[in-house]
Amino acid sequence: MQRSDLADDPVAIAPLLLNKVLVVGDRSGRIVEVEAYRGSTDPASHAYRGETPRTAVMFGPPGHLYVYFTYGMHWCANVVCGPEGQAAAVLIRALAPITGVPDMRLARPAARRERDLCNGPAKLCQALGITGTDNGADLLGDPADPAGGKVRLVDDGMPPPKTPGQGTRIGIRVATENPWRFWVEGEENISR
DNA sequence: CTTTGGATCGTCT
DNA sequence: GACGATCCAAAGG
Repeated sequence: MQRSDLADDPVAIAPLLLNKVLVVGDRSGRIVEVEAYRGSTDPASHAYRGETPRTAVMFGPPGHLYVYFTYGMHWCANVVCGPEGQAAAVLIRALAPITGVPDMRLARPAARRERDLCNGPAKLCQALGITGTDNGADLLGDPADPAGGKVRLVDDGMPPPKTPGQGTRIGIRVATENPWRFWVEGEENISR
């Protein structure tokens, strides 16, 4: 996982992030569903109307975490993409839990089955403990460095699916026709 | 299984 | 002052 791999069109990068691993402390999960958000040319992107205090991270270097608050109670996490100065991001919509499942269950008492832990963008943030204080965190920091960040994006060797599922994005009111959502076909931990 | 409506507040107009 | 890249409980089939 190189930072330069992310300095490109998020629509191209999004399917390549499938099967990568998101790690937060002792909790981790495999990315099984994502959505791409282009910045200046995508009306559905928070960065469409230019830089604001909230969207500043998206205009920074790739490989950092963009966390936003929505519906008055939920956090969602994105991987910042594109070259510095150009806003772009990939929303992480669902994970397949790998480690730290007991901690995830404590964080999400509402989840009845294991697949309810991370099968949604706000659910996975709740399960992993990601909040606004993690906004801007470097996902590619040195794991050996304690200050390297508690949130990391790791390639454990599993390649992305050869033919991922592809469809329209969810929950947006504009630019709904773009098929910029990608998922691992046949996975149980997909949002709906 | 599906549908429906309520909760709740940071951000931008 | 309005609205949202959502989730959940409740109710009906």
